[in-house]
Amino acid sequence: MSSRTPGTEQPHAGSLRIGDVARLVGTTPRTIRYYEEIGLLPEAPARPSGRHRLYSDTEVERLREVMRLKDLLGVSLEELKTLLAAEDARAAVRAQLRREDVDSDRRQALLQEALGHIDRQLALVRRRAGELSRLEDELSETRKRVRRKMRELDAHAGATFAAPAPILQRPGGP
Amino acid sequence: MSSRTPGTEQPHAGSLRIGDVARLVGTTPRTIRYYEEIGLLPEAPARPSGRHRLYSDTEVERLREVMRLKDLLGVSLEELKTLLAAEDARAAVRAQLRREDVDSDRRQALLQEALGHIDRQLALVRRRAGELSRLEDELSETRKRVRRKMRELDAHAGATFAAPAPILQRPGGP
DNA sequence: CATCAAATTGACGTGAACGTAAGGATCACG
DNA sequence: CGTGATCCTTACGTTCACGTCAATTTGATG
Repeated sequence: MSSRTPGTEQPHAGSLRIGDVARLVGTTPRTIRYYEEIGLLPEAPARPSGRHRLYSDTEVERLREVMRLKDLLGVSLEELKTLLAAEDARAAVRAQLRREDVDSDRRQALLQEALGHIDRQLALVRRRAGELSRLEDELSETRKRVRRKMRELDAHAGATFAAPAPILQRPGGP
Repeated sequence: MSSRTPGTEQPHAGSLRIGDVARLVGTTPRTIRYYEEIGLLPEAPARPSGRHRLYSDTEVERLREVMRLKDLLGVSLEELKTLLAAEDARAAVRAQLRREDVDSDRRQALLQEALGHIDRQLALVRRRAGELSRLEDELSETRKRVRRKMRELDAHAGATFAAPAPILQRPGGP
C-alpha cells in the first residue's frame, strides 16, 4: 500500500521500509529512528550510512513487543532498555544453546542468568497486575452499590410505570 | 514532624500544610501546586490569595487516589482530569442523595450518570488488567521452559556433584 | 515581637519523547 | 533515464510534567 504502490510483490519477507513498519505497528518513522538512536532498537544491520533502512517481520514483532511493554509497564525508555537487554540476553542464550559446543556449566550459567531476567520482569508485571486488579475490585464494588441503590429507588418510588431496561452490556464487551 | 516541629498538637484534622501533604503521599509541594494549577485538584477552598494552603486528610486521600490512577492507568493528566470529573460527579451524587428533597426521577438520573462513569473506568481498567495478565502468563510460560531446560541439563551432565540449591524465592515475595 | 522554617507567586529551566522543517539522496516504476 | 514517493540526516521546535531559583510573606515558636 505504500512501499511500492502496485506491482511485482516480492513475497519473501525482509524488505519492509520504515514507513510500512510504522503503519504496521501504529507509530511514525520518526519514533522508530528515535528508538534506534537511543539504542532501544538495534541499528538496522550493517546499513551503508545514507541508505534506506530495511526491516523484516521479526523486527516488526520486536517493535510491537517494545511498544507493548512500554505501554503496559509504564516505564521510561531508559528502563525499558534494561528490560530489553534482558530479552536480548535470553535471545543470546537461545542462540548459544542451539550450538552443541558449549559445556554444561556454561549452559547452566546462561540459563541461570535468563531466569534472573525473567523473574525481575515477572515481579514488575505481577506488582502492577495486582494493583490494577485491586482497583478493579474496588470499582466493581462501587458499581454494585450504585446498582443496588438504583434498584431500591426503583422499587420504592417506582411501580408507577415500568422502568426502561438497563442499558448494560457486560463490561469488556465490544 | 515538620509543620510545627514539636509542641501543642491540634488533634482535629484539617490543618496540614502543603509540605506535610507532599511527604505523606510521596511527592513534592511543586507537584501539588501544579495539579491545582491545571485543575486536577480544586483550589484549596476559599483561600485568601497569598495565604498558606491548608489540607484535610480527605484531600490527602484524594491526592493519593489521583496519583494511584495516574500511575496505574498511565494516562496524561489531561485524561486523568476527565476521569476525576467522573469521581467528582459521583461525589456530587452522594451529596445530593443525602439530601431528602430531591425527587426520585432526579435521583435515578444521577445514579444512572454515576453508573456510566464507573463503567467507563471499569472498561479502561479491565482492558489494561487483561493485557497485563496476558503478559504475565507469557512470562510464566517462558519461565517454566527455562526451568525445565535447567533441570534436564542438571540431570544429564550432573550427578557429578550436588547442584547448589536454586536461589528462588516465590516471585512476589518480600 | 523577633526569628526562622516553610509557604507564596512568578518566572525561567529541564529531561523525556517525540514533531517538524530543510535540503538532499534513494528507490521502484514507466 | 526521468520522476515522484519515500527515506536520509541534521537541527531546531514542542508538549508534558514537573524542577529550581528568587524575592517576599506567612505563621508558629522562643
